[in-house]
Amino acid sequence: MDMNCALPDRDSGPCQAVEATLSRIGDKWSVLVVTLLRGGSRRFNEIRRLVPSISQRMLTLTLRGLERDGLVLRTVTPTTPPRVDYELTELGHSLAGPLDALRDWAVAHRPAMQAAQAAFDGRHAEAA
Amino acid sequence: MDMNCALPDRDSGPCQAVEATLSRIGDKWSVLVVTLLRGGSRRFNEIRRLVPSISQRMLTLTLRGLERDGLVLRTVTPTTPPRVDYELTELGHSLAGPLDALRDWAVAHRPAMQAAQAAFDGRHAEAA
DNA sequence: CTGCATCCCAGTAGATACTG
DNA sequence: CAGTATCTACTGGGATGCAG
Repeated sequence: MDMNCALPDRDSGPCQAVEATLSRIGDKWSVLVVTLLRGGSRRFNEIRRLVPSISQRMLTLTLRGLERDGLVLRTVTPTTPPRVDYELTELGHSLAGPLDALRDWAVAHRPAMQAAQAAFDGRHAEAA
Repeated sequence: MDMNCALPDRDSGPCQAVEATLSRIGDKWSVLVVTLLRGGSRRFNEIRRLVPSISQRMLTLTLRGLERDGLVLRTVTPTTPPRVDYELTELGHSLAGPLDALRDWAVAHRPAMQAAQAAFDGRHAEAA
């Protein structure tokens, strides 16, 4: 999070910013949750149901992290039972562009990556 | 890497692709190395010098991963001492667009994120 | 319903030393 | 020069149980 950065063509400002951003969205769940919330406000267990493979703990941690970084707004309605809604902030919505770019690249080039992986693994299977 | 994906507005294809991509570039060093190689071919220890904080082991592992996924080409020249050059493949270069988009977003919104973090931490410091 | 606390395991980073 | 091997330490993340 606070590493040296010796890129030749760029000072450390952009580099640290990218590092910080990747350590936020580079984890296992953040992009998934953010993408989900692009569809509108959701309650806690609603998200859980939509992402069955996430554990309660990780959803809590992910939402806390996103809230801390100002990407998600958490609204508590103190009824009984309590109701907590999560929605993207404007900052959160502004991530849509870069995320779409990444998704488009990922979709377009995944076959190439998988082919490269298969070729690499085949090349190195002979050794074993 | 092979997780369930229950996004409402997208089938699992794009989602898995994004997951795969993030697990590639979401680590600590890959983006740094790729960005570095955008400036042209580099030798192993050349990269090490340019990224002083990376360990020899992690540089090896990072380059292997990128090579396996077809983003980086590894060229061995069997002289004494041996010479190994790394350069981006066409696939690697195609990452430039999304990476730039991410960097621009990161640079533009980092102040907002840092402010949000400070506010969040301040809000929760009172509790302690 | 929401979410915090605890325990526990597996994966992965780092340091160091050694090899072709 | 360009790695590999090994060992240790840290962290992410799942399971479970408890609380407001």
